[in-house]
Amino acid sequence: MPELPEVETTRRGIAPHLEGQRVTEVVVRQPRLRWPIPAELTTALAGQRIDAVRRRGKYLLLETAAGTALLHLGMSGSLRVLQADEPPRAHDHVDICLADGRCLRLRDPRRFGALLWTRRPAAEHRLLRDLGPEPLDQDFDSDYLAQRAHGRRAAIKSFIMDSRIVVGVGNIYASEALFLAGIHPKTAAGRIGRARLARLVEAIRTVLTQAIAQGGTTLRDFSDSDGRPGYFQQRLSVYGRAGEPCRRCTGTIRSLTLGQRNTYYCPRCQH
DNA sequence: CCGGACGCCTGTCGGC
DNA sequence: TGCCGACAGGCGTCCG
Repeated sequence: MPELPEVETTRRGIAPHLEGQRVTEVVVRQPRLRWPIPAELTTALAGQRIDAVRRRGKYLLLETAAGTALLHLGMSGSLRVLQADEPPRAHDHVDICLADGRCLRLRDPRRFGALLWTRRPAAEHRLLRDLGPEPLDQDFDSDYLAQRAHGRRAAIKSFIMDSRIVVGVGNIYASEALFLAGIHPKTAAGRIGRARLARLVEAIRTVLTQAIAQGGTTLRDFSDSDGRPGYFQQRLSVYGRAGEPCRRCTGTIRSLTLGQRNTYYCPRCQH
């Protein structure tokens, strides 16, 4: 479900409620997520003050003096801050309870998400260590992308969805960014010229920035930490629009499968 | 090293 | 109405 804009929307929603708060206890109803929630997290996090809520790619980091909780929402995860005595519903797997009587509640029906603990700097964790640059940071530029794309035969869409190349671009925003850049999703990454890669960098930045401003995209079940949907789905140019008219030309949006994922594009606007 | 396929889960939707 | 397969916003791992 959540790509960078949805994770960032979630982070902005929960951070003001968590930062500076002390954790009283961690209630784990279902430890079997993508990996088991480590027992150490439950004991280590209790009593700690949450100093900061940060994001790295699609990971949320709850930082404390003792260590960092790494939280990933997978395909169907969501977080809410509510009163701790609110009865949990189906798939509400974890409560991180706070001293003010509220809790951060993780819901994740498909359980592709993760909640892990590290005492070391989070950037050194094996899941974060090899991640590429943040797409909205300055070091993600056409020089960088050209260097990484050199000689690569993979389709550009799969390439920009590879978190070692750049983080946070999932299936929706990859299609959207390629439409904005006018690049066909199957084009070999290494065969795209410098000017077009520069366009792609800007397109990724634009799409993600606008999606964050709209509170993310709600296709089925994404909601922010207050339970509200995002609104970027109204602005989607191609994703999920196969058979519908292109908004830029007179053509029709088509779909194809790339790397087992549905991909949407306009055959007239993208080459 | 690279590219592609698999599988982890549950809910929902469309077709018969 | 009910059943059944296809599909869904991610990603680590394995294989050739």
